[in-house]
Amino acid sequence: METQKNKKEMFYPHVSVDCVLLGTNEDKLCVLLVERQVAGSDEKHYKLPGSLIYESEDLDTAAYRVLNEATGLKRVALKQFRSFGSPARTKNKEDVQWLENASKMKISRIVTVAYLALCKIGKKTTMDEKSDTLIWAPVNELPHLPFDHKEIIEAARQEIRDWVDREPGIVFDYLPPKFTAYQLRRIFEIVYDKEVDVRNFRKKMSTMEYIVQTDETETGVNHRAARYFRFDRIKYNKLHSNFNKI
Amino acid sequence: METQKNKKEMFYPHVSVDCVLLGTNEDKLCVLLVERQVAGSDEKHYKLPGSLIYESEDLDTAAYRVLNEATGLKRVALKQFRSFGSPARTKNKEDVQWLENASKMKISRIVTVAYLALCKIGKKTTMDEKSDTLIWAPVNELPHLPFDHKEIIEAARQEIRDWVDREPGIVFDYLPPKFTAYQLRRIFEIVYDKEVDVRNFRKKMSTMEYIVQTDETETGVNHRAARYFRFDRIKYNKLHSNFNKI
DNA sequence: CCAAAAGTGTTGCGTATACACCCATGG
DNA sequence: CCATGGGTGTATACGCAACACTTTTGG
Repeated sequence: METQKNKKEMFYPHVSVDCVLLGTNEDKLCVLLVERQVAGSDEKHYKLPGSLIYESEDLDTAAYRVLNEATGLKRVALKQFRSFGSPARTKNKEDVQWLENASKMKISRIVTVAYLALCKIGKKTTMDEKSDTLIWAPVNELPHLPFDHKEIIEAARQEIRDWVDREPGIVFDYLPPKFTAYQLRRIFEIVYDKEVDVRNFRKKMSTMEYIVQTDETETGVNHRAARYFRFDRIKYNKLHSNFNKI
Repeated sequence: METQKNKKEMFYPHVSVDCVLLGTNEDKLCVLLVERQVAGSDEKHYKLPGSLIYESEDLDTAAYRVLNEATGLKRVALKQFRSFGSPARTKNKEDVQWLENASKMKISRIVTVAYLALCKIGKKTTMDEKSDTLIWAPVNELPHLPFDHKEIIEAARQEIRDWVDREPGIVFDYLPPKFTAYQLRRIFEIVYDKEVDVRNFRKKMSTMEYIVQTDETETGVNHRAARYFRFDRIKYNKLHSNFNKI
């Protein structure tokens, strides 16, 4: 079956990974975009962080490299969710030209493997030298993007919900070690894009043994101080190991 | 980010699609395998149906081509579920040599996009000229397979459950137009690999408006004849369209 | 009449939803 | 004392799981 019939000439697609790094900005779901230089244009142009894969690099490894280059983060849960390989991806000459300049390679076709993560928005400040080339764009107000990056982001947006359903633990990659019930609830509201009842949410929290109350509370707020919670990863892993599902 | 640092030489991975076509054989979940010729061996060697992608072909199109070449089927729901791209995939020299012979190409690395379908097992008989080169192997008793095909099949087995949960309609691709409650139940039992209570299952069936009773019953069985049901795809699509989920 | 599979209801449990008021704090 | 958000309980609805006997048919 691997025989290539109708072979006209040697055909070598390129393979890349693209990362959809999602975060929230107060009240909107946002995606991290990186600036790209477009010859002969003063406007800022953006794209998803991504890279062609290296020769001896696994797909997951490439994705973590891209994540780290873009954000400085290393230990965030990153999930492969779909590959995009339409020949039409390279139909825009401008996109292809930019990519050929950047990669110093002749590009005819590129298949990309897309990855997804929930990612702390504030961390970009730890990457000072890069921070002016990164933006968090609300997924509903995306700038012009090359290739099919909008489609990839849209797919990621669907995917994140299923992922949080199956692995609620990933949202704690996103939160600080101590967090309030409000912060946690907002993540769910933003990811699912719908309101969550406060009381029902707290009830659910109290059934999740891996969310534990601390004695600490907020300080310096001009209303009743909220209690801090923390995430117990040990308990979480015990409850969510595949071992229990079989 | 697409800049390839540490570039030693031009690096061109190949891209293929592989299809995991699942079916049931009375009581076991099975996967369709195709024979491959291995030089200097009389034994039969098998692999997943797959192909390098053609130059102007979308990934989905390539997957449907492979499906059709292997089974003659065209209208089965086929779902991309994961890509596999470890450099270690080509660590077995024998596999690579076979692939280079078959494709007439020098292969250093191959990234494959894996697809999944539930597929009628009997249809191979419509492909008489090929039927002796195809087998349905129980997923628990796989022969030796090249590359990481066992890993791909294992991943497909996990995936099929989630897919049936989200899109129960795919199981009707697999059944004849008229089917009994028993046949439908067996599919779920085999896919989920656990027993399903008969009464609870019928209750659930009766809540699914797209499963409609017919007046026909089995004939020629030496026990009480079972009633036939049919699948109403129109009703199903109305109930399962994304439109209703938003 | 017997073997073999078809068909049929009820109950309990746990989880999701809807909903409104008092509490603590800083200014 | 007031504005702001924190924190709490109850009642209802729904889906899921457990469970055993009668019916129909061919041989």
